[in-house]
Amino acid sequence: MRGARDGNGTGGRPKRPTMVDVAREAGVALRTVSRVVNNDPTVGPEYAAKVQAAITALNYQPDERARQLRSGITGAIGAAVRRIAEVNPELAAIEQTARLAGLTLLAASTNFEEARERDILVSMCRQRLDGIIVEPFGDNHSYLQPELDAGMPMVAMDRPMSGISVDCVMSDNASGIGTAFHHLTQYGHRRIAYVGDREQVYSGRERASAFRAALGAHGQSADGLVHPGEITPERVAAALDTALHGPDPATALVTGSMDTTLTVLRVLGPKAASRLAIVGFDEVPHADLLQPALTVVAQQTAKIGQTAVELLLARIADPTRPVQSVIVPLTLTIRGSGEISA
Amino acid sequence: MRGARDGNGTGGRPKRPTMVDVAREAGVALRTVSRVVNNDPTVGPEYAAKVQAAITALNYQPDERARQLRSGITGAIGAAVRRIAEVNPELAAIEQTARLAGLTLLAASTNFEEARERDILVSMCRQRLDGIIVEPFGDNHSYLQPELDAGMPMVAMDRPMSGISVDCVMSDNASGIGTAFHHLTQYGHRRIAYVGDREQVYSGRERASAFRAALGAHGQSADGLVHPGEITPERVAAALDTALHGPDPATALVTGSMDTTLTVLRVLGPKAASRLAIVGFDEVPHADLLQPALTVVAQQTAKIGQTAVELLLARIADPTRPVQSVIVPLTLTIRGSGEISA
DNA sequence: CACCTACGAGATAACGTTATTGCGAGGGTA
DNA sequence: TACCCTCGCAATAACGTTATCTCGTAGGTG
Repeated sequence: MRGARDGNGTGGRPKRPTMVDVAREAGVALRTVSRVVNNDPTVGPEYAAKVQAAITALNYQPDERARQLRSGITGAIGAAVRRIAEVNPELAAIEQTARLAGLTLLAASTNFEEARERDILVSMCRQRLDGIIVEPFGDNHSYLQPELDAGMPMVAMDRPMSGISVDCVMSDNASGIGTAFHHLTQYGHRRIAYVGDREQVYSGRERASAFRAALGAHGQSADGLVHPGEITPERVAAALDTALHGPDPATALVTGSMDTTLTVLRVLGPKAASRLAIVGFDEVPHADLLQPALTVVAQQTAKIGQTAVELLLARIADPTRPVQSVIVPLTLTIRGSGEISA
Repeated sequence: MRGARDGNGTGGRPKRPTMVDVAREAGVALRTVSRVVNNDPTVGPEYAAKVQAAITALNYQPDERARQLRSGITGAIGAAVRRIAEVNPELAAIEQTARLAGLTLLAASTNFEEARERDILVSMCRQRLDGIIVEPFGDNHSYLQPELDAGMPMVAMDRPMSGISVDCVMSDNASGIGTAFHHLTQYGHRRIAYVGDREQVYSGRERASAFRAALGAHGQSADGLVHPGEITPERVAAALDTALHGPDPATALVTGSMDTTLTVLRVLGPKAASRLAIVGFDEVPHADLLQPALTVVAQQTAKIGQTAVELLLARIADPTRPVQSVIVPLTLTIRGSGEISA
């Protein structure tokens, strides 16, 4: 027997009303409550009113989990990105675009850890999300092949995924580096150095080799000018020392990522930084407040995020469509640091 | 070769294997598969091996939605914050703490919109999450009372919730402002101005009145020195004009939020900003790269986020415990901008 | 007047998992 | 040998929702 007090003993949660309770309260069939909750037009107004009254009387809230299980539709997509809770315009665009499409977003941080990325992706698959956007980190994603075969839509962002074939949207790294290089040559620089991420990661590899190509196109050798590697103060300081204090010192610098840019600025210190021509690859938060304000080749992050969702929606709508890669150009944002003449 | 064409017609998703399929493949009962999946030690090794083989053969992945529905445990908490995808150390701490507790985090941006906040919170309740952390925005949350009554654990972060009684963790706004004020007086400043958020929002109100109290404690009047209001370049410029160019101009400034600090720096421009003593309330990204580097009274954001999760876990463990409020002190971070003498 | 269709509601069966119960085999004690 | 207990698996019933099917009523048509 269940007494008057909410039906359970000490400590446990009060039991929530279900559709059955609402149906009993309203004196209608279970199915009719379901119809009212789902705004089915084939329900008579007097029934609808009775059901609505019962719903508010019992404070009924439908259980989304049961709905998803039964209908098979989750209405949610996942995003596995490096970091939520950091400046991440792609993620912001994903969230907004998903919202406009009526989808809930489930975001999680891979935190630059391969194991974490794997955990997150497997977990998202187990939740049977409608699709997943991933900013890949690890270098072997073949464990996802069964999920792909099972029909889980997936889109890679910023970097391609290795070992499997999925839709992808990313920046045009090569021409972005080219733009930065060309911009500096226009201000008279003949010795331009590059500091960036290590070539083990895709974007670091792409950008370093694009920079070498740019040097080659201008008939210059790459010796002492191209410095990919770990982004630590020590490594960056050593790279800058080689580039700026050798026999034929560089007069301008291209930095290969936001982290690189910030580390370079910290290592140089304000005085040295203000004398060196710098163009950063990727935007830096509040770059306009620096002295001098920072010129960057900015990724169209909002467009990338939006495109990722659009690719995912297209894949959801038609799982058989051919795999597509979208390359997004970058835009030069002139603020001062890149316009210091040689 | 996927010639088998996984069982269904054009367009639809391939059907995923279920526990029943695994059981049939392994030649055991459904319940045994469940036990293996859940690492139940009461299953014999030869059975476990057969089941594992069937699982890998079929690429079976358990359906988390069904598990949640049946067991009643979601294993996930929600966080409704102003913005994911922006610098948000509280959210980062929430994510990490939740992960350590074995909980999945579901984060969404209220985007400073009351309607959006409500949508998100209702949606989270419908998903029957184990608990919700919310950085409240709207000023009437009484619509959540039924959810509270139904046993949904909830914790407010950064601001209290209005109309309902829930656990809360927030910064000690009053003594943070006091610290900033006191620090500037130590450098000889006698006319110190405040610019901050409008007093309609809780933190803006708290901080402005704390600043007035600090002025009063030093026997000064507040006229022309306290400027709460909308954070727009125009309003901030007007406030600064009043404070800095009057008959008795202020020689130092306390800014009431990160947005305020950034807007003030932009409005002042680099030259004026470098001459004025400034202490910011709340950290600013890359404050060390500014000229001069920015002195701030920093909120212990990581501790706030962690405490929010801990309060939520305590509430989940014991729904009957008394409602608790935690006030976290702030720490002064000296970098240069606040140490300019009068 | 018989028949067909449309409509609106109820009864019942899933969705994929876990909790409960049942049951046969094996081993210890008297 | 008789008895009881434990162990390990199978069978079955939920969890709360939606989909399918059934059925009675009303209205139009030949």
